[in-house]
Amino acid sequence: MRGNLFAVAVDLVVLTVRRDQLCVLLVRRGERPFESHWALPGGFVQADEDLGDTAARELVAQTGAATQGAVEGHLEQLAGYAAPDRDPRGRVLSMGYLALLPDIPDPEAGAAFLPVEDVYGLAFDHDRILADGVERARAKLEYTTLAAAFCPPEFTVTDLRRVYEAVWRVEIDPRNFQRKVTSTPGFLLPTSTRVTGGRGRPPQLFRRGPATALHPPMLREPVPAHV
Amino acid sequence: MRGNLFAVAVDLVVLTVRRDQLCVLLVRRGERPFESHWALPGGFVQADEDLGDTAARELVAQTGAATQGAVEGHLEQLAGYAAPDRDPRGRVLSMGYLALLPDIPDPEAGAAFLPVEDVYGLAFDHDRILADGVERARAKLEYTTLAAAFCPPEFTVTDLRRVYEAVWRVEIDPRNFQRKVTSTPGFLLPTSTRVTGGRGRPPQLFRRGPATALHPPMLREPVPAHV
DNA sequence: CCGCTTCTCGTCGGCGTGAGGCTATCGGGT
DNA sequence: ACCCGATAGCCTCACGCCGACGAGAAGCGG
Repeated sequence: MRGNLFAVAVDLVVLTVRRDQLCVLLVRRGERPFESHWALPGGFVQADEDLGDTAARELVAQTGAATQGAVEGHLEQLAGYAAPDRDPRGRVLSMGYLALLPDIPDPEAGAAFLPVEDVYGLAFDHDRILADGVERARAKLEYTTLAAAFCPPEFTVTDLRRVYEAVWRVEIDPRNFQRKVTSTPGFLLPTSTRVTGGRGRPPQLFRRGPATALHPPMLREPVPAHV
Repeated sequence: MRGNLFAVAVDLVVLTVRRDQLCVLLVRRGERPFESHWALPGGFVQADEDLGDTAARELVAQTGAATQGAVEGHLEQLAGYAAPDRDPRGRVLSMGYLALLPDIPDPEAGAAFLPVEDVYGLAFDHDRILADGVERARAKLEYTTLAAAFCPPEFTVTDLRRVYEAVWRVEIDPRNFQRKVTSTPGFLLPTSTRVTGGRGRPPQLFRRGPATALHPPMLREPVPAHV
């Protein structure tokens, strides 16, 4: 068995929507290289771990998302990165993973959710991994029901619309959006409760339905690409 | 830098359309493990190679596709596979790559293009990698112009339609298909030549245009899923 | 009670697509 | 020479989805 040996790591692109902005979880590095730079959370694959195991373990460790996030959230493999010079310590292959979570409080010190538009100069090639993750998330909202992964267990149509508007950075007509999502079978399950206390007519509360695909897809115009 | 060390390999899902069937390039293993089993072509990542370099090198080595294939074809990363027991020799992470090529002659002895429906029992976890590659290819035909990667440099609308029909295993109305693809700007560039010798009216020849995305997408009904 | 806000339903027109008719132009059989 | 089948390509029609927009429903605050 020829070929060089690699250390294999998993780096997470953990996205959420906070205050109508798409945010990514970053950690401040405490060691070299790139000491005190922002980086994606991640870690090395341990013995007897598959890649998804490592990703799930790191996700729980970094967010405490075992209770809330893992149920409503989403975790999928993104891509592999293995440029020979991507890590000055030696050959490291990193598998990017994409996680979508509802808005949760900032985790431990040294980690924070920051708006993706403000993020530059991450450690290693994490700018690239982040860009790939954001693009994947934007694309998946088109033809899947994954936008609900950004929402808490019960949410309104407006909550869901704000997710689309934050991720795509566009404005969507509330009336057409409502017709679209409520007429897709299995996307939204109505609950018997309504929200009170806000301004305007109290909205209906929904839960995620069993549908995963969106037929026909929700089309977006070419986005003002940036980040 | 903790964590185990991995050998990193690249395995190729090389697809083509031959005689109206979606076919995959397989090689017969000459060594253990899985000696004399069919497997996806692949090899280990060498020093100073990035993953895409390895994939391109292996693709040329296995198909001689430097001339024809690399120009018209397509090569993209698929996913990473690293189950702890996927290779009995030790920990091996394999990056799957998907290649789409026009129909080319069978390469060296011990390698052949076989219809994907007939393929079972590949070495390692290559059945899974193949299934992922086929599903990716099917999905990408919906919203990209990649179907043309299966065609020679000049092709007819019917050639292109037969690609869709072979990959999706459906029948498509020739007249609506023609309207769709010829009305998409930048998909097909007409040439001044026509084909003679066949039955019926001589068709127009086209080349690939600069467009890569298909807006709106070419929708397919839920496929009779099966490899 | 009135105005404002937000949610929800309805209407209208444009566009893309499925279904299908029709013509153009070849090869081959009689 | 003529007809016929086959393929390519154009056109029409109906239906459904979607964008633009009007209007009612149902809460809150003055």
